[in-house]
Amino acid sequence: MSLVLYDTLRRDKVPFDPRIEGEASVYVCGPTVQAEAHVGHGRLAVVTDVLRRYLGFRGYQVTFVQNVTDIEDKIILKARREQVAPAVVATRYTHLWNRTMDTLNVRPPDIQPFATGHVLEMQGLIQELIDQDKAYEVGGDVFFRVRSFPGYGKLSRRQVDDMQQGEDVVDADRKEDPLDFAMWKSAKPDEPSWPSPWGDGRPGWHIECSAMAAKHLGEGFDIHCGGLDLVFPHHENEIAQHEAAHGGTFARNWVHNGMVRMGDEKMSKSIGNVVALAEALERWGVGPLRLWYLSAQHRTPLTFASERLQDAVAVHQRFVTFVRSARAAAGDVTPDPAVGERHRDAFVAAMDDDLNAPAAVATLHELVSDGNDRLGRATAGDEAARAEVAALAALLVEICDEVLGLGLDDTLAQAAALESRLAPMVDGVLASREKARADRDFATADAIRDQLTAAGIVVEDGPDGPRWYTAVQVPPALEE
RNA sequence: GGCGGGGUAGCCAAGUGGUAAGGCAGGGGACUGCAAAUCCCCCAUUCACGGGUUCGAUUCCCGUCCCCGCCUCCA
Repeated sequence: MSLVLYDTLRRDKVPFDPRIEGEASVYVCGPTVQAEAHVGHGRLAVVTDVLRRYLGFRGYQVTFVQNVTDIEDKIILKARREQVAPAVVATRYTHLWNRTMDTLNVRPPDIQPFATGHVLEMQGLIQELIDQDKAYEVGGDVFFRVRSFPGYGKLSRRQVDDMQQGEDVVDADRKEDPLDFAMWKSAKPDEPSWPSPWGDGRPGWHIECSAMAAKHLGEGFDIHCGGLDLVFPHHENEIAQHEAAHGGTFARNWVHNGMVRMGDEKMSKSIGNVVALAEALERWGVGPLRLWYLSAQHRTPLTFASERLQDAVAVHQRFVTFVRSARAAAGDVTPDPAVGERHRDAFVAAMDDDLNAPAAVATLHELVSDGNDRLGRATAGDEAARAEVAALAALLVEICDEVLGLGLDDTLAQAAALESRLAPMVDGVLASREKARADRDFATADAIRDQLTAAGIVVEDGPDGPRWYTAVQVPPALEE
């Protein structure tokens, strides 16, 4: 049994076969820091974060690189509008991105290379291509000669001759061929630029990933991730630049995630239908949001709708509730891990199959059902059941937090902290309610419970008296 | 037009050449003073449609319809 990943280049699921046994090198196309992250970006982040966490869970030593595109047309434009330096804009949104990723519980990359910090590496690669006659300079711009690379189109399965040679080709007058693309753009007035053998200018977008991935992970690294919308031309061009210059294989596996949709349109800044990731996080919380991301296989489209997020809230609730109840029932008993084995195996089998997250989460539901089934006996004091329930809760938390990044433990810890502060008050109120109940004054008892519920405190009456805890906040529906 | 992905219950969503995981919603029951939480039971003879291959297809092949993505910036 081993991990299998769908590889866009081969159009097939293939066993993960790392360049170096026991290690995994992953490169992800990062943000262009010119605006806030939206929910679509969050999907890439969560999918790649789960990939990375799962590789670690499976014992691989992972090196995870995600770049930041900090020089680009839109950044320059925005800076001009705000009358600040482009670097101001880039820095601001880089910080914002990192902060939002942190809130999303996405582990920071091992290396976060910036395009502007790798201009020399890019120039080196461009020069190699020029030297090999695979690129050419025209008036300070350098273009990649697409037809010089026989493999061009292999990732996106396009025939060079079939490609739409549209009327709106940028720089058509200077290119030898409309398909050629810019690797170096000559400086325009009031734009940041770097000196180069071809005159002052700045790098094109595609060249940065070729240069940075090779620099930090080396040739033939294991996995390159990105949104499905980057397959062409971005990733195709990355391959072309690297492989035309050096031969060999640029990346061994291409993992692409599907788009987030609003209704039946792609969520995209240019369409203008984006929801800010930070806003979604605030509204639904990390756990539910990540569960929503994981509710569809990573290559298929995922529709953003508040009802779907509500479903995820319910799932999150169920997991948290089980852990809370299990811990209460188990106390400090020594867990009996044997009960968890089949659930762990089922989870691993689902994830091994191209990170089948929906199937994997389904195994967790089965784990929780199994646990809840034993909960009654555990609560009644059955030693074996307590040990089993303890183990199942521990396994659930391990999987949810380490692999899926849901932060169940954090959620419970935060609740516990709040609960300990509220305890004196709530316990007092509950004591008077118990007195009312003992007097069979249920009207009073229910009124008290209703008030506590309204205050966000859940009261559950059990055979050993009432139990209470703070409710996980139920978010308001998204006004459409 | 080219390339790619997809159409599975009210909704979301896995999946397999041998007769459909899981979740949400819904219905019934147990527990409870009533709730909540939990448990049990029910909820697709059917997988867009029409053909074909097969002992057998939702799963393979062909055709049709519909949806989405990329082909320009885009996670």
